[in-house]
Amino acid sequence: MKTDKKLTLADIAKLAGVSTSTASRALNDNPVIKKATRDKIKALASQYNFSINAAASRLRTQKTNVIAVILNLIDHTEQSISDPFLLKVVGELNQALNNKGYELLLSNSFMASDDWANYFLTSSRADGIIVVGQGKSDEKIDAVARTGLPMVVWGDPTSGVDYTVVGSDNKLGGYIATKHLIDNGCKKILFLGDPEHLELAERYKGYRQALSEAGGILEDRLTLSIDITSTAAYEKISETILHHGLFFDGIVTSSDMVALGALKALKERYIGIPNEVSIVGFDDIAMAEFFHPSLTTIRQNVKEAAEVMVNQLVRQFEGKPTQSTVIDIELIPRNSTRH
Amino acid sequence: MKTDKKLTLADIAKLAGVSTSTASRALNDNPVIKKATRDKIKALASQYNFSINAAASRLRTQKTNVIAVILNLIDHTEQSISDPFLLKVVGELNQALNNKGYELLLSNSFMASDDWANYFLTSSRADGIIVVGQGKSDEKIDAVARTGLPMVVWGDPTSGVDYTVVGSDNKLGGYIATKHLIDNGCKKILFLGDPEHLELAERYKGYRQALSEAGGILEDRLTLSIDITSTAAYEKISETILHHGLFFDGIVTSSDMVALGALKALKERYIGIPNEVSIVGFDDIAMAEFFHPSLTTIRQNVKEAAEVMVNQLVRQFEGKPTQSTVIDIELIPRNSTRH
DNA sequence: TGTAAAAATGCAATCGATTGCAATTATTTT
DNA sequence: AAAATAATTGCAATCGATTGCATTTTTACA
Repeated sequence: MKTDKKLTLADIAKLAGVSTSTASRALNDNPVIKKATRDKIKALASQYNFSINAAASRLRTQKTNVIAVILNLIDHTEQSISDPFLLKVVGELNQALNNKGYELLLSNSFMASDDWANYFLTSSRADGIIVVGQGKSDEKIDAVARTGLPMVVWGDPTSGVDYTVVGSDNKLGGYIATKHLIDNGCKKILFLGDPEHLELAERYKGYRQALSEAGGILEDRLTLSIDITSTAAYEKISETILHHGLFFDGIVTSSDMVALGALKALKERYIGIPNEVSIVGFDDIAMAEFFHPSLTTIRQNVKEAAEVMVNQLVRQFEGKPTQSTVIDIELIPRNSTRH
Repeated sequence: MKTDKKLTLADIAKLAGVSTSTASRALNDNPVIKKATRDKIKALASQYNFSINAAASRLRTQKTNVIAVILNLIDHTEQSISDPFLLKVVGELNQALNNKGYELLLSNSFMASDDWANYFLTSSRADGIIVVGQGKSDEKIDAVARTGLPMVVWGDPTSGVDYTVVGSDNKLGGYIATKHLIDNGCKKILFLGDPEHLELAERYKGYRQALSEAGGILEDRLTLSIDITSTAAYEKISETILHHGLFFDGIVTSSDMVALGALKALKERYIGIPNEVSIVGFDDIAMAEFFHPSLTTIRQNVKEAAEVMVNQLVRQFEGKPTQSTVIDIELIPRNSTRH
């Protein structure tokens, strides 16, 4: 089915002996065109392997059916780009978007420019934007939100910002993780993550709430601020033990990858897990159960989140009101904690 | 900078007191326009937050500056979509494409339809296609290649197919991994991966070559065909040991994720690594060094590969000849093997 | 059979940027 | 200062699909 020159709608119309308007309507399944005619034209189109020129269609309709997905990595270090959790998010978004007839334009580097929203939207590249991650500062996101452009953000939905956020209840996650450790006998629990990061800030609140409810100890040295990477976790835990000894018996981490780094640092020192130190991860990436020991973690329901994000974005297109949505989380007990 | 109606090039031209042709040329930095005029128009455009309407531009120029990246997952199971290696590839491709002024349209689900190439290319959605992975059968890829549409494939570049392939020397990788195990005393080495998968088939050849050169044992039961997932690996190794005992002392795996699954199965049975069984992974994903023990593996240079793929694709746009390219691999010795 | 109503299709303008060619303005040259 | 040349800029057609409105065809009904 090799054709030399590209076919246009006009060619198909000619082949069918109708006008381009009819052909256009037929391919869009417009019921104003007689069923028989519609079928004939569709058959011809597929026979000749024809598909509508997207550029022309987008120009005319002012609709692209493309969504720009932006990985907000500006605050992250090089390595966290390789966090499997991100791929999961992107993969599920792609699926959810495709199901609704949208395509996914991926970007992990445009966020740096001030003008990203404009770049995608006013230039007819995409109809809407999904930002993955709020980062340490949502200044830029907020600026875009104020322009009223269609946008949905993966982040912490409880923090009451002015744009639509979909994500887990991070405070609850931090609380549950910490509570789980307390309930299983941990007395001195580390928080391993950067409390300035918006989503982690919420988890940190949950962590502190659980501690104070249990009358637990909340010392400054229990908060270890690091990037969200295995490397940072490994180094920080190693260094902490080296300088201060093993003064803790539980760790609440900011991601499964961070937990992996911490695990390694502990195992290298032959510290028993979960008996000497228990660890709770966050995300429940596919490989969490293959860690050694398998990782107790807080599962984020990415698939559901992706669907909700797409729905909320579509609602914006339709001018309907949208709202931030909390996605359920779940503690998955495995062998890195006692229970 | 909130503007109610979208600005067009004509508006900018009017503001600058020039024609749209001049404005267009100015924004494209066409030297035929006086420098002063060019600067003035560019300044105005950025002041008003204007950017060219991509749909109109694409329609007129018949160039989209978009590349469709297709994750060829049709042969894979659900879980392998979450392989961190894939994210690494996509991330590096995004970077390499952006550097050359292209955008990345991501798809992990269109491959199923017969018409994917046509869908993206003749419809002016993208200028070219990058397919990630050859899978078990490259029939569909080959069909597209025969139409002559611009395409580059991540896969095995040594297998001599008719399209442009960029990737590691898989046979060499399999050889080096196996040789490493042999050199360090392994006598009975498993191959854990599906030899029908095109890229793995090459690694399998390398594995067999190394074995026969060393006068090693090549029994059927040493080849365990599984999907490229931790789960499959875990189950297969568990089951194998259960039914046949520990008749092997080394494993060549098809990915680091597979190695992770195998590691877990072994550790659950308190089998010493690397002393009783040594394992070599493939890919060198970021977390490989955080496995316990850290994973000896074959590193694939994804960043370089991504750049080469983009370059080769651009060469196709320019009508220049292209060629399949082998990217260097490297053995990274860690603690899952003796050495 | 004639006519009104309904159904189906076509005409032509439009979306916004690009570009070959023509026209205008500026600079040299004689 | 006039003529020739070079440097700028503008005119208008074009890319291909969509859609409001007009027109033609078909069906329904008297």
